[in-house]
Amino acid sequence: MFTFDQLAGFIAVAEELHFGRAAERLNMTQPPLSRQIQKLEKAVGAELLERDNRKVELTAAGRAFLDEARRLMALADRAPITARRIASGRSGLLRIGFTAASGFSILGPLLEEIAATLPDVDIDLQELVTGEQIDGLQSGELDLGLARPPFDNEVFDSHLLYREAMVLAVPSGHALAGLTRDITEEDLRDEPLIMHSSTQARYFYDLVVRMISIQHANVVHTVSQILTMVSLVAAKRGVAFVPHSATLLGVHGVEFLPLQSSVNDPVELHAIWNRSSTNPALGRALRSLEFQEN
Amino acid sequence: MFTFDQLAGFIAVAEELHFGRAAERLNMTQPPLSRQIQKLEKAVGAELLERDNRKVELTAAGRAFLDEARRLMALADRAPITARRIASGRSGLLRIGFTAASGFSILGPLLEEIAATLPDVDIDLQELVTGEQIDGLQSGELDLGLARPPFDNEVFDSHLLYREAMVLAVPSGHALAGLTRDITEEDLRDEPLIMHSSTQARYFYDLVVRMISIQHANVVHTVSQILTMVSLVAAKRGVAFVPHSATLLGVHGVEFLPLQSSVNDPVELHAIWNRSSTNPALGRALRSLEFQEN
DNA sequence: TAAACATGATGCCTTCCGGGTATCACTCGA
DNA sequence: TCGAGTGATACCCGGAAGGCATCATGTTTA
Repeated sequence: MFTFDQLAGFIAVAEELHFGRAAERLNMTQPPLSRQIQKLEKAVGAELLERDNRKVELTAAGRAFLDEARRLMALADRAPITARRIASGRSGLLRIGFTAASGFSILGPLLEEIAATLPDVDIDLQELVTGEQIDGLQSGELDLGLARPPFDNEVFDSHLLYREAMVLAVPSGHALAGLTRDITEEDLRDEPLIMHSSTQARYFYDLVVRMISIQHANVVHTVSQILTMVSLVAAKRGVAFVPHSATLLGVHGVEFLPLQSSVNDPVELHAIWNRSSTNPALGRALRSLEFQEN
Repeated sequence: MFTFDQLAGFIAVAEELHFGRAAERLNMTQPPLSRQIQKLEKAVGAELLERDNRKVELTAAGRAFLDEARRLMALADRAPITARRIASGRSGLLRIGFTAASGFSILGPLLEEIAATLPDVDIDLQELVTGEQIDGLQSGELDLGLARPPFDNEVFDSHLLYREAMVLAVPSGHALAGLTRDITEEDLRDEPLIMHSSTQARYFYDLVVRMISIQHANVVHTVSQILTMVSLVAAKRGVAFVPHSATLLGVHGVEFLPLQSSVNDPVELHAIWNRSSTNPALGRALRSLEFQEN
């Protein structure tokens, strides 16, 4: 078994890609750090870093292990805080996951409501994509998620927060921005397209594919975060389908155009939580937000 | 910061509610276990176990911390397994670039083979012209390309997938379609020609120029994608040289005629990959596809 | 083209942490 | 009141981890 020190060492080296600098950051010298990493690799049973005498690089396994290591460290950091809160009597802790897009819209008012009605409940926030939220809710690392379908209704209870339309994000001054009518499939025939990842952002991917028949040849980037998409649009890399709440982002150099779409407001955002959660703070919050009766 | 041993110790004591039995389970003696728990409580900053000289009980904070401790141990157990799977290439990510033409022919069977032998490898597909694939392979954004020569054999290793003939695409009902013999250079003297871009589709451009002396005055369009060519032919804009696999496209209003050509099946499609790739999933896939020996 | 430089690995020494044994302190039941 | 049971403490020892010096190797520079 490895140690937390080894994990911290690995994370530092993976971030610096340089043993000397990583060691400095950890307030130690380079040699023990080298040995720490060697031991970690032996404990893990896989090479995590590819190093020749000039540069350090992560292997595929290293990249995956880095994610796990960060999660472990984050969990280890938070665990004592939770325990201390409970020991001191401030037992209310609500760990909320939210998607980037929901951060611009519903998250603020929701937190305000919780703070107003349940002032003694501490809130821990994490920005996560839907899939990560579902993992977190299932494993008990999260209490409440602001996420998109689909999710297992056997395991999770949910409350529809809002529906919104998809819009087309285009660079300012783009030819399509001059149109006074809604954008049609026809208009996009030759537009370079920034598309959602079919794995990481499955919900949006399916939604767009259902809405419009995509010219896959036009797809110039595949990304998983709305903010990344909007940034790429601002950089004139192409156009992108984004939920209406992305207009609240305030990124310069982007305009949002309405789409001709058969379904009205097809993008859903739900609050979801694990039916088997035992966190009393969650129950109180759900009742206070009127997501759940009594 | 606490250690994994302390967590394991705490979990054992919390489950046994008895230091002696917990120590036995951990193959150690009771005194160091006591100290482990003390240190853990100090690191956490809260009392986790209530012990008088007769019995041991979990505190409220201890119950919460027990959840977190179990989660940490589970994550720590799983992380190396994930990493090893990726290192062995049994799971991971394979990013494949393919040209439009290869999408109609070899891509399907190839993906099927990978899916069958490496079910846990995720596949990311991007349709790209040869030049873009080469850039992607070089920069590490792609693992495998389905592309056409030429490419640098120092940097890339490759496997010839197939050779095929060039054929002439003409609009249905075109005068040449009545001929029962192969098309010759002579027949094309006065035909409007849809030609490959000499930069974007260099491979086809060179191939056609080598095969037939082009009347440049006849070139009505210069395009880089086979699909575009066939569409333009269907729109009666002219005739075009396309690889035989374009017949699989199923575009209406186009016929394909054999060419009298000195070279048999001159169009090559190769699988190419970066020799210095470290992605284990790539090696695994190459062996499974028999592009590379064990 | 050789010398200086950069960078990760190794060898060796020392310190300190963690585990073991022996024992203490306290409680409870006979 | 004494013995049994249980967790805590005292003390010792071995090994792990860190530091310093140095090596091996590849790159840059003069």
